[in-house]
Amino acid sequence: MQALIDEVLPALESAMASVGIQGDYWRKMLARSKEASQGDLALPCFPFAKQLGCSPDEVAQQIVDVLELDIGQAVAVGPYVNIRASMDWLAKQLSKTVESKGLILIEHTSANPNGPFHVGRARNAVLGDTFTRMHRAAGYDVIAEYYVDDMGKQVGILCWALENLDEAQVQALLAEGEIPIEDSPHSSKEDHIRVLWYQAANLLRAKDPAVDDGVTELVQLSEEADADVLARFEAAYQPVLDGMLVTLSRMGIEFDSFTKESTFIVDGSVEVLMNQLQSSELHCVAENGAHYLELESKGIQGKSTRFYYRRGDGSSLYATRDLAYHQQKWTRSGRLLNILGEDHKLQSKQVSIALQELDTQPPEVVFYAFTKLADGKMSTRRGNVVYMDDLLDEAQVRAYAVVKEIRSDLSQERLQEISDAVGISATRFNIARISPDKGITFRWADALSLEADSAPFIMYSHARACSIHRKAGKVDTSVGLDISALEGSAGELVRRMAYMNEELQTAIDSASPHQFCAWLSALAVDYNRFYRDNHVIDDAGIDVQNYIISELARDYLRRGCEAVGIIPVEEM
RNA sequence: GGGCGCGUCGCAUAGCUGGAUAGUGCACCGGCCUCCUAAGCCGGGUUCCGUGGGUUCGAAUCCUGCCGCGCCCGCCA
Repeated sequence: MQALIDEVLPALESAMASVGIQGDYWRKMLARSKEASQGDLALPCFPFAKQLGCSPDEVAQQIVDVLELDIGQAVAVGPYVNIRASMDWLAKQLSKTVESKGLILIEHTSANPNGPFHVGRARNAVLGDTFTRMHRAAGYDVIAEYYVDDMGKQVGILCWALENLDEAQVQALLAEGEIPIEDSPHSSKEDHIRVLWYQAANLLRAKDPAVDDGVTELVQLSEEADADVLARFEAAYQPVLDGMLVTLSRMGIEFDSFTKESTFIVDGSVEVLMNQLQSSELHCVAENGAHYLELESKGIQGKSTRFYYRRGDGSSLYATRDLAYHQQKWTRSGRLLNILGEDHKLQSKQVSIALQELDTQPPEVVFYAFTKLADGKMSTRRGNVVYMDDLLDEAQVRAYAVVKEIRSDLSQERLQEISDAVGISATRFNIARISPDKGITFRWADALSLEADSAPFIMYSHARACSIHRKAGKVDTSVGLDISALEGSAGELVRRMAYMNEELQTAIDSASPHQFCAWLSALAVDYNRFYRDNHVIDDAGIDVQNYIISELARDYLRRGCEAVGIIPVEEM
């Protein structure tokens, strides 16, 4: 909408001046209309009434009387000036190409490789990948990055378990701890196998202190960049990580690069940075020699004002390595975006302050609220989880039932292909369409919903457009679109499409992928209405004008789907 | 105890840089396939926008008290 505002403003300015309204405080009042029927932009005239000594309705009319727009028209409706862009102006927006906007590194997911990917983590992955896709659609180059925790306690426990427990012990411990061993098609995946060792070791820790001793020793060695231990860690977690990545790939989520936490111990950058921090004005040393930054002066309140970055024994902490990691990321991209759960808010703030002490710019961060089960928080350790592999299976089974019902004419193979796409798209969209700061309680029915306002609805609209495209065959479109003649639902469809790039950019800038999801749903609605009112193919042959619009919409629907991770199948 | 976030129809959700009758989906009721995919379209809503104050011409939106829910407050990751 900003492009339209920019175009309208000069004319409006002179109109306001000639009516007698001083200043430019009203500029920010010019905003998009709430309803399409009211036009594209609206200016409320209440505040001018007193100044001019007449009613808001009269002010609106006066402004409209002197306002000369060449990109649309203005009408006074009560106390509002409503401005509607002309079809010609909208058409110009459609023909604009996406400009290149530079590089951004988006780090997301980065889940500990200690077990299968579960739905609690899915929000990070779906949001991260949706941001990645939206940025790409808007003209950015994106590095999708996964930070691998390859040296913490969790990996240490996994490694210890695999080296010290045999299968019988694992089975016995899990039975005793009442952690169910799932029997699923994925039971033979390494992430699903190795998580049992991880869970068993966690149970054993509670009664055998030798476990923690062993783990602690491993973790300490890893922090000293012990090559042997790091290699053993990798041997333990890599098959798990690979399994997780298979799940993510199934959801259409791929990464361009992986960075291991141990990198920054091995290359010494953490040590360099810890020494640098000593010259910070915030630097303090605790009684036992631990180093921290005192953040009280930086607006951190309560008990958490100390940011420890070096232990009493001289070693670094996770957060310290995170600082080194951010410095490394800045060497790869001029913009950084992190997708983090709300539990990382404080830590992220502390890291940002510490980075500034190192003369390093903090990253942009998007936080999202947790996904929990109806009976509490998810935990891989306790086995209180719904694994993504199982959710996707279920989604695809349910989708298959629906698709088969409707399309009995399709081959088994085609049915499977479509229902897989529907299942995955619906699962993703059900996450992406919700505001990130709204908490989600996981319910099967919601997660698998195939109803309207969901991915299948949008996919269906796209499939309709594809069907028309197939049926129409080769069409001579050289006459072009006579856009000024458009009205009704065809005009509304064009209007919707014209704002795609702005909607995309706004969703990116305000970290609100759900807004773009809403735009996409609205586009699908508009296409369905266009479809109802305007036939492309009928007895008389093909209506070229309608065909061109349908083809435009097909392209916009496809691009929109790709930008939010919906698979735009061509029939369903 | 302190910090951050959330609370909108039976359920879910949008709107939150103040402005027009608070949108949308589900559920429920009715209508539309001799015509390009009916997973669609059209019609049907009395919501103290958690609650009490305040600011304003105007408050779901801003300020503030209270209530409820979530997250965080390790020399863990």
